[in-house]
Amino acid sequence: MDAERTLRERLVDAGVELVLSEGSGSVGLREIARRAGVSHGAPRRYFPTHRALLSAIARRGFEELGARAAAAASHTASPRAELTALTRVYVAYARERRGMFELMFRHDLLDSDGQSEAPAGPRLREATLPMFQRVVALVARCRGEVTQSSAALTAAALWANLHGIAELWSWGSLQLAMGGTAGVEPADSPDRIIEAALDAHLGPAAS
Amino acid sequence: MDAERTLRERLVDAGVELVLSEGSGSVGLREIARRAGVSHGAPRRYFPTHRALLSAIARRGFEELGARAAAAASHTASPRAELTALTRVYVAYARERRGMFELMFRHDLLDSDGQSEAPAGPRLREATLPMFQRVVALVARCRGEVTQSSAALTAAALWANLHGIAELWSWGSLQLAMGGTAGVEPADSPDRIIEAALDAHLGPAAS
DNA sequence: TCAAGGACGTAGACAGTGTCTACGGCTTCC
DNA sequence: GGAAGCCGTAGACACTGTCTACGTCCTTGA
Repeated sequence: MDAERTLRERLVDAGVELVLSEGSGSVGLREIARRAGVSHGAPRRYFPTHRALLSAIARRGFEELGARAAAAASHTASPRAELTALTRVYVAYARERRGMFELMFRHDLLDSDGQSEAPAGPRLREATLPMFQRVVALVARCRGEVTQSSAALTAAALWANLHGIAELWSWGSLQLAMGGTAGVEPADSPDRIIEAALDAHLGPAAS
Repeated sequence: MDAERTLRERLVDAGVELVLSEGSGSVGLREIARRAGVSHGAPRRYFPTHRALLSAIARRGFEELGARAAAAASHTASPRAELTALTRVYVAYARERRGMFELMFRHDLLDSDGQSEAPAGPRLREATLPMFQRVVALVARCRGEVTQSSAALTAAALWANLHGIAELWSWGSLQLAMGGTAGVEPADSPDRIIEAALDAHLGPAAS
């Protein structure tokens, strides 16, 4: 029941709902409190500042994204297929929950830990680490390599590539760019670009 | 002289200065007016809303970036070298003027034209088009192709890659990711990742 | 030459924000 | 049963972006 949820959780819930419906720019502290049914001073008991609350909302986003990635990965057979699935999930998440995606990568939130204002706990930026290290491992397996160190560079470039696709596509900039180029139809799906990026970094798909 | 500059220009000047010194998050309308030495109501004569002013500041950023890219391109001999130079300029700009870079890609600004609030003129998003089309042309020349249509897909993927590198590197996330991977030293320059990305999308460098 | 008009910037009001502080009600334990 | 501490309320404060009315120039035209 909702009554069982802590006010702390309910505040984050309300924040997520607000981000999704109104966009990441209008996530006011007072508005969140209003939606959670408490006074504007209540959040301060759990989040010392507005930014700390936003940080907690963003952290929720990383949890969602991680869960989606794990679910998609369980249906794949090869490392390459898992990389494709992971990339698609990443880009789809950026498009479907754009406000959350924006919040998750707001650099002024990345150094906060979502509880205290001074980053004592794990910082938000580190929430991407597990997913990145999974990419490193998958890239290494794709190449049949044992050590991960030589795959890290490729993985970093690929990681940046998928992040860029997610961001530019969710904003519509990639569609505009390709549509504005003579003789190119703007695609309604980023799948072709995702394929191109994976092929570029990993070599053409085997199957 | 500064006295020759329009108040409109001086407002954008003050805004740029403020973004660079205080970050993109604290670019208040009133603070800009204060730094320009006018009252808080003055900007409204030229920018109907705060967002329109921010949009004009972002547009200034695209002009700066375009100028840097053109200057760097004039010293190159091959298409591949120009692509390398362009990528380096892009990533360096994101790092050196991070606040401007953030503003330039704030999606809620991308649909404004910086003057009216309703986008009557050219939208901010289209400010990236010339640079993207240059990338398309360069990619086509790198492959010795005549038509641009087949190069557009590769160019789009490469474009997203360099954008992702710029963003993640300027925030420090890529450094953290590579540093957090066993056996990898975090580099102090993004050049290796840039090289890896260009090699991936265009094939290994000829020279 | 002088008056009318418009461009330009000022200043106050208004609703709303994030943060801070003092205050009540409630539980929980000694 | 009283005291202590957690939890949420409510008001104040400085500040923000937007709107509106008002002056002060400069230009323009007869």
